[in-house]
Amino acid sequence: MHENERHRIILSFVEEKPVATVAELVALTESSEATIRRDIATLHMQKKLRRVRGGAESINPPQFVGLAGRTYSVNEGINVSKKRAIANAAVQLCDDGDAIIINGGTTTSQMVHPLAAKRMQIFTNSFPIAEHLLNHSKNTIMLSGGIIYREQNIILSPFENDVTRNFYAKRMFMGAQGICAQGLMEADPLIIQAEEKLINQSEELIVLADSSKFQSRSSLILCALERITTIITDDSIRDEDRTMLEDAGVDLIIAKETAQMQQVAG
Amino acid sequence: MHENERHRIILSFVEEKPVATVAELVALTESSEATIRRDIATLHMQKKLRRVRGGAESINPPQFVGLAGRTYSVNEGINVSKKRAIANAAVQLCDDGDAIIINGGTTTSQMVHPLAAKRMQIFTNSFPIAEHLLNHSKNTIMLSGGIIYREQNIILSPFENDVTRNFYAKRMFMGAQGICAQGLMEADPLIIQAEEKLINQSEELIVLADSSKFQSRSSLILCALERITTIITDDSIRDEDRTMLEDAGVDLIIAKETAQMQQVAG
DNA sequence: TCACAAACAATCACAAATAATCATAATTTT
DNA sequence: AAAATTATGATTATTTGTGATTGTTTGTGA
Repeated sequence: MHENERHRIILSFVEEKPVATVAELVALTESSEATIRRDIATLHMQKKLRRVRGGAESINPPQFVGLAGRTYSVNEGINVSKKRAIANAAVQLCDDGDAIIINGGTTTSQMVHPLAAKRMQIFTNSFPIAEHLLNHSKNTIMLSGGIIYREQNIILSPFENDVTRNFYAKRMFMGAQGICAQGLMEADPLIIQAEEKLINQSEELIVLADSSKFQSRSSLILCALERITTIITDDSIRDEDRTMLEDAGVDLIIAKETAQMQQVAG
Repeated sequence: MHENERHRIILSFVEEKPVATVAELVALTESSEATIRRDIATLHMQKKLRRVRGGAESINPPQFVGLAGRTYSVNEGINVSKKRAIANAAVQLCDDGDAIIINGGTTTSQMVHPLAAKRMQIFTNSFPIAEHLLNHSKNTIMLSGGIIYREQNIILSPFENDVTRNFYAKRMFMGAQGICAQGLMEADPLIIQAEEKLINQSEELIVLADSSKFQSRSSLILCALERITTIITDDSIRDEDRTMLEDAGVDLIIAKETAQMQQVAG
């Protein structure tokens, strides 16, 4: 792996986490501690990040951390800028007055920024998404009830009585752990449970997934490809995956990163 | 946990509390007393907070700031020190492991500070209370589902399907607009609707009401005095009101303001 | 005023993080 | 292709942060 590539990865990781440890970055880049320390020192000189004991932190406070300084534990460490581009493309499908469902996740969370300017009805099971939209937008927010799981930052109800049933939207937006011919995959049964409830409450299912998700495979199948209306991904998607989606009748949207976004990513 | 992360947590905690104790910060960050003291000393040097005996306080007097940095438009500023004393007395009725229900309101909101050190199961329909406890405590948080009403900061569901039904607690804590012989009064039908749902889900009903509430009369009766188990109020309560409660078989707790509290309020 | 408990300071030992050094692998230059 | 330069990884001291222990101060109530 090249220096620039490492730097890019480090920066995008640091941007997502309030504080990234050296050990995490070693695991992520598969290089040695010494190298990571040198990288951090370099980037610190360039003022791209701030060096702190144990690792590094973003120079600007993170735009959207789940819980006031606490981190999403599920963090693939892959390009925020791609996720932002995908989230932007997703929001472009929405108009004022629409009712939508947003499932909690690191990619869908990025939708909060473009959504700030909208006036919609938004149903979500993500506490941080609700928190952000409540504070920074004028959208009507509806929340599913239940226990707040701190790990995933989602609200989960094991009960039958659930307002989820009382909400139906034309579109639902969700992320995914992996996508393959078998369908949409997730790693966590809790997330499966939360997502399954929501899937039945919408007509169209829009999946937000950066291209790396097509290489990722998990153990639990959430739903078949045929159930998906549209997948929004980035331009690194392979032709074979493209064909797979075509065969399943899934629409594909390729989100382009803007210059501004690339700049953010480094 | 890293130094910066601790500092952030400490600062955000101190911002919202009149005075944060060392013990609270130890529980919150899961570090030792020595470390917290060192952190407080450091932050004091940096003039990020003021060190006081027993802990730390915000450098700017924390004027009636509501939860999550937003100020409550109504009522929040009235009788805060009394409300704090009452809320403290309420939390003293709770032990780790208890399950309780907290109804949204300006007085009950003050319970979040003493609750930070607890480890309980807390069900609430108040978004700000959930937000605060999620960010600043290790309690298990359960939330009712529905539409978030920005004015009152509560989550309201007009639907029958509601996880509220799946939660039952020994004690429920709520505020009130007014108290008179007719019973507990509220001014807003929305609040009535939210509170009625919760009242049925608990054995004991504890009402937090500063003494001014006995002079206040509203138009909507929420429930009869007889339904109330305990009222916590301040020492300015009039004898006639005291008699009224006795006749209805309501227990009375008089919360005393500590010297520290009066100092902060004055 | 005294006794007592809570809060604090000081010290030490240990573990984690970093710096320094050198050998080796990768790249560029000549 | 050989030499020079640079980047990387491993090893080793060194520093720093943390928690536990002990003793000291401060506040409080009898």
